[in-house]
Order: sequence, then C-alpha cells, then structure tokens
Amino acid sequence: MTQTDDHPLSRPASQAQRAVHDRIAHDLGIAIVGGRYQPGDILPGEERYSAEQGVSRTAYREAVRVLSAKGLVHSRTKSGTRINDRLRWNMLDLDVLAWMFEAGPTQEFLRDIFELRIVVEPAAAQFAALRRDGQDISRMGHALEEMRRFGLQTSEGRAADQSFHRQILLATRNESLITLATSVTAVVAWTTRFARDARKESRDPMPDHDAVFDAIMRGEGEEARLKMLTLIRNASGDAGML
Amino acid sequence: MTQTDDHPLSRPASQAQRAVHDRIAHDLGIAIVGGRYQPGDILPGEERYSAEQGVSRTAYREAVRVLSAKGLVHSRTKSGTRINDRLRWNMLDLDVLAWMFEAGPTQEFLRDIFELRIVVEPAAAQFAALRRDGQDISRMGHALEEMRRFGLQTSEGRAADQSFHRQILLATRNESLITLATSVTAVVAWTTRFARDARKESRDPMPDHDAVFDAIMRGEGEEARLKMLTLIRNASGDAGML
DNA sequence: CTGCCATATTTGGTATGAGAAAAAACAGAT
DNA sequence: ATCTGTTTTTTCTCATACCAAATATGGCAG
Repeated sequence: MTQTDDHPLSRPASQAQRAVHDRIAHDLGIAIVGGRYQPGDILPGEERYSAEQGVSRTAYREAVRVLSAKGLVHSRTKSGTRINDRLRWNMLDLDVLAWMFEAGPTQEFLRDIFELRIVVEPAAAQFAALRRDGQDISRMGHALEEMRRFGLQTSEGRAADQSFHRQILLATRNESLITLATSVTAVVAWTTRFARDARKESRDPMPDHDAVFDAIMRGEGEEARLKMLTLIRNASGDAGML
Repeated sequence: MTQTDDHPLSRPASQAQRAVHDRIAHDLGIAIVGGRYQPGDILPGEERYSAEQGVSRTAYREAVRVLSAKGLVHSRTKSGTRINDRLRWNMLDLDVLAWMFEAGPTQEFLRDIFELRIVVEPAAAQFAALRRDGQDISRMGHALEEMRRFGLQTSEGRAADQSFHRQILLATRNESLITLATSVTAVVAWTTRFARDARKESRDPMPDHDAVFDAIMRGEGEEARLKMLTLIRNASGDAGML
C-alpha cells in the first residue's frame, strides 16, 4: 500500500504476493471509486464476504478499516458498512487516486486533477524561488542536465524530469504543498505515460524548463510562477489535455 | 473517524464511547505527529501494546491499518511497524490535520496551511465565477444575508460564513479542489476559533465578502480571485497570522 | 393506525494459535 | 579473522471461535 515503486496499471488487476487485506482493500476500493457501489449502498457483510471470497473476517475487517480511513465508507453496527458521499472521499489520497485511475478515469476526474495542477505547481515554483538554497539549485541543475542528455524518450530522462519537479517542491519548504503536489503529479505521470504513444512530435521541453529554473535561481517568484504556468500549459497541450 | 461533527479540541484527550480501535489510532496518531515517535522509530509490538494497554491484538492491528492508510507508518514482518518519513504522511487527511492540531501545532504547520489557503481559495473563487449557476448564487446570497444579520460573534453568523465559503467550493465543480479546500478550511476554522478571544476589534468582514460575491455573480473570474485574496489577507491579518 | 417492545442481525471486540517472512545470531570454511 | 551460508528467533499475518453492543425490523397491544 502507498508504494510508489511501480506503475499501478502494470499490475493485471489481480496479483499474488500481496497481503490479503491489502488485496481486499484494493478490490473494494476500485469497485467503489469505479461506481460498482454507489454512495449509500452497503457493502456485503463480514460473514458473507469472508465466506464468498475465502478469506477471514479479520482480513476483511482490516480492509474496511483502510477504506474507512480514506473516507470511502463508514461502518455502523447493524446497519452495515455504507459507501460515503463522494464529498467525504479523500480524493487526494495516493491510493484513492490510483484506484480511480485503474477503474478507468472519467474525463471529469482528469480535468479536475489537471486544473489542480495548474493551481498548485506554479504556486510551488513561486515559493521555491523565494526559499531555495544553493543545494536545491545544484540538484535542479543536475536534473536538467540529465534530462537534456537523455531526452524524454528514455526512462532516465523522464526520471530526471520528475526529479526536477520534485526538487522544486522540496524547495518550497511547505510540507502540505509537497504532499498535495505529490498526489497531483502522480496522476499526471500516469496519464502522460499513456498519452505518450498516441502523440507524434512533441515540442522540445527544455526551453520551458530552463526558463523556470532560471527564474527560481534568480529568486524571481512571480516570474517563476508564470514560467511554470507556460511549461504546464505546453506539456498539457502536448498530452492532449486542455 | 473522519467525523466533522464537533470540535476536535473539545474532547479532553481521552474519551469513552468511541470505538476502541479508533481511540488507539487517535492516541498513536497524536503521538506520531506530535513527535513522540520519530520517523524510523518502531511502534511497540502487538503483543506488548495489547498487554500494556489492555486491548486486544486485533483492535491494535486495526488501528495500525488506519495509520498505515494515512501514510504515517508501514508494517513489515520481523522489523515491526515503523514511522514513515514525513514526506509519506498524508498531511491533507482530515484526521491527520486534527491530530496535528491536537498535538499542539507548530508555527511551520500553521504557516504551511495558511499558505495553502492563499493558493487554493482564490483559485476556487475563480473557478466558481466561471461555473456557478443560479442556485449557487442564491445559496451564497442567502448565506451572506444570514452572516450580515447575525454577525461573526454568534455561532449562526460563523456557520453562515462557513456556508458561504462552502458554496463557493461546491460551485467550482471540481471534486479534488473541494476535498483539498475542506481540509484547509477546517484547520483555519480551528485556528480562528482560538484567536477569536485574543483579538479585540475585528474589521467589518462584510465588504470583502460582498465584493467576492459580486464578482462571482457577474462571472468575473480574475476579479473573484483577487477579491478573495484580499478577503483572506484581511481575515488572516485579524487572526494574527501573516 | 400508532407506539412500544422483543428479537434477530450485523458490526465491534477479545482471545488464541498456527504460519510465513525477515532480521539476527551462529557456525563453518577459506 | 572474515566472509558466507544456515539456523534460530522475533514479529507481523491470517484464521477461527465466541461474546458483547447496538439497532433495524416486525409483531403486539392499545
């Protein structure tokens, strides 16, 4: 759970090797965010589910606790475990986002996340420009070097790209902003990985990146914000969003 | 869990009536975000904790599942349950935020959240101005009426204030933005509830609110953003932040 | 029809044990 | 002595059984 190691879509929806309660939470989570259960519906009871799926009540209960912690459901004795209203869902939780993505993301979902990105990342760049130190700058510079060397067609290049954005985040010195942006960029990464094959010729991303880096290095907050905005707009345009 | 019914600080840190696993998660959660356990530390084992605290291993395990779902810890056989690095924590989870607040919020924490608010709420107002419908406007108008009638000294007035902001959020039609802003405004509300007594004469909040409402009603996105920014800056100034 | 109460159902909690996985301790060879 | 491979031990993981508490449901009386 909450591992960011590999791509959530590379897993064929049903895998061994994972903890039982984790698999249950995963299955139920996808069923919920995918709409197979609607808000107000009640999940199968402990007895029933454990019997049908051949797992223990304990494992099922632990899975429900996880879903409950993420705001997807709430349990009450006798009435059962109900799906919460969507407004209660923790939409920014990494697992919830992954489940949404696996369940087949709706257009509204993707639009929401990209809008959030346009709100958050430029703001992050602005804060980063005001608070970065020498180490931040050298790390960003190194990431851009690697990115330029390998290009976005290679996995090394993409890793460098993500590292650059990550360094900007860390330089904001704002933990809540980091948490938020981590979730947002995860979804963006999953999305662009799909869009990659579909698109033909993408523009050279380096000038945009250099401009952002330059503004952050010079401590120009407002300029960093604007440059990041154009970077995102261009990238999103390439990825077919917007 | 995740109930927004009453103020988290009104509970005297130890309460009956709540589910056992919930109380455990609450206790451990506060201990973790409060720094009594540091990232890398390991929690007491199942056997030990259940023996010392007089609860069952099962209850303890369910509590750990909750903390794990919020990114605070991760369990592995033999090595035990470790506190995650802060970057893994789901800082925007309502419970995590509540625990931070209960544990005694640091200045950095409050600064982070207020910065996030300044990023998020103006953006929300902007989206709301572009997407609101007649019903949104009438609800916002009604909230402002009530707010004007009761004033911010009464609980009705404050409820109306929160309702106004909530209506703006809902009008964005962006669920991830709503989730995010819900967490942020919760912290802001807890904070201002404290600052309330300390401050003497607060400025009249109505002109700022009217300006935001007016811009949203007229569909002026950029203006709504700016007016909301002023509203927040003024309110934060009154509350002693910034 | 209305209000009250008994009952059945469902989650909540406890106790306990077998099992797997991984770290740590250990032993043997070079 | 150090490195390597094996064994031991610790700790989480999953399972089963049983009881408690809460509450939705339906029956019964007025």
